[in-house]
Amino acid sequence: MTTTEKGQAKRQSLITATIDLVNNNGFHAAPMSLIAKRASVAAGTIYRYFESKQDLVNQVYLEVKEAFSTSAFRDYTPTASVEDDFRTVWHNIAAFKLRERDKAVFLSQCDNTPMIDEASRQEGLRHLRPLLEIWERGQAEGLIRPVSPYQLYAFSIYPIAFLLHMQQRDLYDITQPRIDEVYRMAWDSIKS
Amino acid sequence: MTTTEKGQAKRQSLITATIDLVNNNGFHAAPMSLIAKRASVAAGTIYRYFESKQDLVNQVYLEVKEAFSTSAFRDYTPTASVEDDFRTVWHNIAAFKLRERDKAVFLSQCDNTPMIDEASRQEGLRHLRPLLEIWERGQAEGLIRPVSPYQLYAFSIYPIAFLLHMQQRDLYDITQPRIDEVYRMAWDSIKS
DNA sequence: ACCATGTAAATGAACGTTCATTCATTTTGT
DNA sequence: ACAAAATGAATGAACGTTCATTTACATGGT
Repeated sequence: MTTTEKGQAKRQSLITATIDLVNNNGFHAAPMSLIAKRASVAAGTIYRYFESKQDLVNQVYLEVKEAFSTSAFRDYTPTASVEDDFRTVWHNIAAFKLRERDKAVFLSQCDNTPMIDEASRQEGLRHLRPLLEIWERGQAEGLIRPVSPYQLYAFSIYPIAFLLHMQQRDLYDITQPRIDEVYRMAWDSIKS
Repeated sequence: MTTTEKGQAKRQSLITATIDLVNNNGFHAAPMSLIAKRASVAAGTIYRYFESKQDLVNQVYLEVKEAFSTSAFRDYTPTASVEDDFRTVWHNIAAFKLRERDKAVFLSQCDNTPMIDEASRQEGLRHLRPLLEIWERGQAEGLIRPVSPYQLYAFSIYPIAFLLHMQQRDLYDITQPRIDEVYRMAWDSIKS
């Protein structure tokens, strides 16, 4: 194992530690000292990999967002059917949120705090492009309601975050048959 | 003006200041010293009205949540039509979120961070009872999908918070004709 | 194979700052 | 003249960050 590889391992370790701590107690309960301890490095070592806490958080955000959109559009190539395309991507997104719960929870924490600077947030949004294209196509064909993409997102994707949040608090459980049910609600809200 | 009334005015002033500061920069950028300054009182005075910062935030949360549910169910008495009842309550909720944007933004901040303790959160949930009853009635009549109330909430109410958030960031604008459009999406997602 | 030497990585105590909270004192209202 | 309310400087804890020092590793000469 080379020095560089060790460095990457340590970097990943710090990222994982940050996600864990932020998820369990929020940003204000994730001091650098604890992040360091959980990643089994000294406090000062963090600054060899990240310029500052702000930089650390931004990089974690971008890395997780990237993992998300990679999952969302895995194996996806546009077909003739807008509905099929949307179903594929929607299920990919849902599967990611269930499989990588930690990452999904972290992302939804980020969407509601000013901890992430606007630049990183814009960067993160860029990843959703293919989904917007599906919707545009659907609207051109008269299959999708002719409304703002923000409305389409609010009703077809955003609700998943709420259900995940309730699951996190043991108030609700997303079982497999329910997923199809949830999908139907998502589709019915955006179809024409 | 009695001493007590002055005290209440100061209390309200502190609550407003807390909402403003938390909304603009997040919880971590709302130190007691600034809250005091914005409310035009000395730092130590806060502790005549609130036991601690945690207590202050919890009380703000409960007060705002109360204002929310009072608005949501204002003038509401169950009629024969589940759909009418839901429409009334839904529009009340939407109107509150537009009219009292500060309070609504504060609530959605609270729902996604651990700055509110679980006890206050449970207390806040209790207020939604009447909405759950509308849904139960609708399900009994076969008008509403027979799914978990969390799913109904996720698709019919939660999306409003997302749109509000986008509006807050000047990415989307909720105009009056759009509200009806949004309502239709909400209803179509939960109706049988 | 061994060590000497140079460089990069890692350490953790120390620093300066900020914060919530306290309390001796002053101001206000009755 | 008394009590309640308000003040804001002082306090100590916690935080992000720095840096003098130590440790680990790679390289090249013997």
